[in-house]
Amino acid sequence: MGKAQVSIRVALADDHRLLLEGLAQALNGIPDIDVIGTAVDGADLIELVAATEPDVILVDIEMPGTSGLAALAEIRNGPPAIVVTMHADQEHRSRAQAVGAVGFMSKSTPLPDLAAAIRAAAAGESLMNDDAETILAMHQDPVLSAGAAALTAREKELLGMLASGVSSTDDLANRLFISQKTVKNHLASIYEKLDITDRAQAAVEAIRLGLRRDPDD
Amino acid sequence: MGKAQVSIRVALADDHRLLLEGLAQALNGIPDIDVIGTAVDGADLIELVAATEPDVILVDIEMPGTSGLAALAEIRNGPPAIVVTMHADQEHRSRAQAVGAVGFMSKSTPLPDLAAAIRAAAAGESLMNDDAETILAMHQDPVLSAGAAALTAREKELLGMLASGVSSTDDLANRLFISQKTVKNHLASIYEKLDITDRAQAAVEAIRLGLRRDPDD
DNA sequence: TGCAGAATGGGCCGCCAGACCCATGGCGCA
DNA sequence: TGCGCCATGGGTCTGGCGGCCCATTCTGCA
Repeated sequence: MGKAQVSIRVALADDHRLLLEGLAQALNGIPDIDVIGTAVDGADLIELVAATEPDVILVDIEMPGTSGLAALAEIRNGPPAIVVTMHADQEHRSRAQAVGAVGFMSKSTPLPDLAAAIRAAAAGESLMNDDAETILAMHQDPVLSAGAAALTAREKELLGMLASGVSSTDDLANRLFISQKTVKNHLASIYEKLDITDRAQAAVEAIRLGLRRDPDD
Repeated sequence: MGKAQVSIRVALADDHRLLLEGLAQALNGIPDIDVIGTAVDGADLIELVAATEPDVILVDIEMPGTSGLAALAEIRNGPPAIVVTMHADQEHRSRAQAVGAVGFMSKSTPLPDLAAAIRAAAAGESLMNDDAETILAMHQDPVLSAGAAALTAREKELLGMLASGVSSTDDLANRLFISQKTVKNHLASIYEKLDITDRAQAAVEAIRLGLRRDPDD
């Protein structure tokens, strides 16, 4: 309390420069936060982190080339990372968690909440659990329909493939190592839950729900 | 030059608060630009503009409820508006132009370029034409594939429907007021140009290309 | 003036997608 | 212990999708 307070050193990564530069200035305007570097893609971020050793990393998922998640997976055991995304749904969240992110926030979050998250991350707290849950819930994108919540893991996986352009029964079966018949069964179940009728609509929904999966899985 | 310079009064609208608040602070940091108000959806923006009469409007296309374009269409004959979007492709651009926007920029644009655009807009210049073209081109999202450029207007329209979940030949034909046969012909042409084989893949590509169209057209 | 391309349309056909029935094994939970 | 759900798989059938070939009209450009 009486001690001299050192600013939290933050590294920022986002391919949208307006957000990147705007957010950097806004964060610099907060007394105890200091943006020490920015990156516009995952590769940049990896270099930046290695060069500057920040206290906290703030990273967007969607970036050209090396994505934010890929960069985090690469870095690992580095400084605590908060993932910022437009798709603040459970799917992206667990993927962020899987690569070691300690925080996960929607771009719709107000700035002070992000600042609070940065302070918590710098203090070594994880925001992925319990009470942070309620704060997060308030800022999650309101697009998750009733049916989407009922999707099973396998169904989401299948939707992920569809969203990345794998559409034929045969290809889907091969990639999931199951028979063509099972693919069709899963699809039928998906159609019912999402109230749709074919793969084209399923692909649209899958993308809307953020279930897209990079083909290199 | 020697005259006292009055700041340009800017109104900002974006549903992503991190971008909104960050960009607001960043713009306020520029001497001749003054952000006089922000909005998180189209309805907010309409109120804000009526109340504050800004010199320039900066608006995102994608917002919940009333979209940025819908808000601009509502406002019309108001202050010059610059549309800022993640999907900086020709399709979105012409739609922005249709509702009277004088500028159109990707969120990947560096901040100084945006500031320049704001100054130009405040000075009554239009950035939709000629030389601004080259600046814009540099900041357009780099995802437009070779084949996508060859798509005709009708084909894009059809893709737009697909991307919003209209998938059956019958529905497509009804909405476009053409025969089912013509729908299939257009689709075949699309498949060839984009090197894909079915509607599901076409929907994925359409969304990727930002051709999605709201169902209420 | 003619040609290329776009938009509209037709016919035909093979095959896959989706609908509707079912069975089995595993897993979790009451 | 049994119920329900999930993932896996089978069979069948019909309709629609996509592939291929074609014609007509209009526009714009060389």
